[in-house]
Amino acid sequence: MDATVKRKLRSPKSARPPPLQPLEPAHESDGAHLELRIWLRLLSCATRIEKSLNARLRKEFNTTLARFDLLAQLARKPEGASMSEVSNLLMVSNGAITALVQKLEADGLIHREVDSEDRRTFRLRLSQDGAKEFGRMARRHEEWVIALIGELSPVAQSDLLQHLTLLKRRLDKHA
Amino acid sequence: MDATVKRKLRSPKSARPPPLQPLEPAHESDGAHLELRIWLRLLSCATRIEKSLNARLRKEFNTTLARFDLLAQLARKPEGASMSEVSNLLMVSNGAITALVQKLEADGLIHREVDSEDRRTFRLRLSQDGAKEFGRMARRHEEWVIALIGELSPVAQSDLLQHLTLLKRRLDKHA
DNA sequence: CAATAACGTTTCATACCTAAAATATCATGT
DNA sequence: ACATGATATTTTAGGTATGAAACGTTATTG
Repeated sequence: MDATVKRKLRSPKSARPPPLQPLEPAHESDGAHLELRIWLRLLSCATRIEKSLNARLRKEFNTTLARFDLLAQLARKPEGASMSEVSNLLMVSNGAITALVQKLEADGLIHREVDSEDRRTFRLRLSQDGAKEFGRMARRHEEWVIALIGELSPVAQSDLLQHLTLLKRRLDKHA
Repeated sequence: MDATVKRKLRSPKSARPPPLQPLEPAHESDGAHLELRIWLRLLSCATRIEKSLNARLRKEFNTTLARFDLLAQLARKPEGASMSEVSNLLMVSNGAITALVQKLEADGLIHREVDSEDRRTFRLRLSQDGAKEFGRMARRHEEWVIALIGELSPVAQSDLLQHLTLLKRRLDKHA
């Protein structure tokens, strides 16, 4: 936003192609279509949060969100996962996983062993160190997220979650 | 989704550090804190939309969201903007703008002229070609966004916008 | 059982991001 | 004038994303 994002603001919109300045200036809150305004807000919220989390992960743990996310996926899969599984879970391309995994393995946070059944695939698992380190990071990460979003009232939170869940379902169908 | 998502799914969480497996597996919808679940949904929605828009921009216009966003900011500033202004608007670092601007200038979509008042700064403006090209992209971009988000009912949309706006305000205060 | 299709992973070229250091210009106070 | 500091941009080094091509490993099937 990528997310991050970190990362961006999105665009306004034009209704027709008029004279000199072919596009209406369109401030974030004016006549633009509702959908566009939702998208802009959604993206800027996600970007801000992502940047904030990324910066703190770097400061406190000298790591990144990408690495944290990969560890998080392995943490909930004691049986391990293949590169492709992980790349699907993280919604990034297979190629992106390779370098990430190489470094995490070099840092001793994960193990990578050839699958006994299918020699094309690797099984990735958290190492003991990896599990410990992830535990520390996860606790702080949760505190940060709660601090960022927790300012919304519980009612606003559950409304927001509902709407985002609905949106996600529609997006899934689309794809 | 940055986020590009691009980009990503975020993490679960543990409540305390128990025996063997120090972390609860935590599926996306179970006992995790509301804030965490909101963040995960928010990020995955933003990532999906961002990837979708990026892919279509590449296919139809052979460009990217980053370039489109930069053009969009210039489109609403006929008086032009400095590199720093643009980097603030897009919420990316100054360094990221340099290469982007160089390519857009090489492609003839924007002009870059030294400011007459302050020779440290450049004024960036859309060229005629740039304005035309941006107009075409913007129209398609809007259609795509409407298609992606428009499946929500108008009521759900305006609720969602309200909540995101509230969240954004809180995030602004935080920073 | 060999050709071929499908799958899992890596490699490559390209793009974008950041933070920090380097450079260049302006603005001030003495 | 001049050192000092603030501002604007570029450069550098490092991390991560993509899509496409290449490869090795299975699976299928005529």
